[in-house]
Amino acid sequence: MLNPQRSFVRPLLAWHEANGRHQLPWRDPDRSAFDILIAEILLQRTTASAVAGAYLPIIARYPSPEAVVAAHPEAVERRIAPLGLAKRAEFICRSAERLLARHSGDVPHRYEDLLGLHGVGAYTARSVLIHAFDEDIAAVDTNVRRLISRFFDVPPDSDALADLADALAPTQRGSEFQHAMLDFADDVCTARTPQCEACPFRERCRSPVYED
DNA sequence: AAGGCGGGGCT
DNA sequence: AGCCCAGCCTT
Repeated sequence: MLNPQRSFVRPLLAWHEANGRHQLPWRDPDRSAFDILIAEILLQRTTASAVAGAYLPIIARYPSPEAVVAAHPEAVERRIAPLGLAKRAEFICRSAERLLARHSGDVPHRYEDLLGLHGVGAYTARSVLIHAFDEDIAAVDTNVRRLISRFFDVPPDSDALADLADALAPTQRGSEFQHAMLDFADDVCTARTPQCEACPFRERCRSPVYED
């Protein structure tokens, strides 16, 4: 295979600089780790545009685990409900309690500790490590799975896909790379009608999906 | 391994 | 009408 840094990572980062969704509120570099954790939970199976419309009031109300624990659980649920999957309100409440009980109110840096939070699985834990703590790894969600599966022609359900994604994450630019994959998969390498004609990597993609 | 959760946008 | 969305928990 051609050097994937040159054929995939670098062009993707360049595409992202010009076309990325840089304005999404949870990408503000001043966000706290807790704000990022909340965003990642809200983004589970939920479109970025939907979360973007609800995010700022939520973190203004619940900027810390203390604020979450002090709130009425029903009030948290009312704010989450418009996004669907309202059980996530309980996840957030339970996670906030655990942060206070076991982590001094801080978002932990250890992967295993993050997984111990209710509502935090492999994807969300990795996202926090990437965006809050600058780890140069990847988080495989439905978008990243589709993009890598298509470009490198590997089965979508293969275990090797996550390892491949990790290996692609560029030094010092893991967060940017993750955002680049998500934005590109949302805009060009889409699930239903991928914009292969407009894809800058069309000639290098191992499985182009053309419309007729 | 499979089922359920969920409102909203897009085709 | 059906498919999809920055997944995870429960059974």
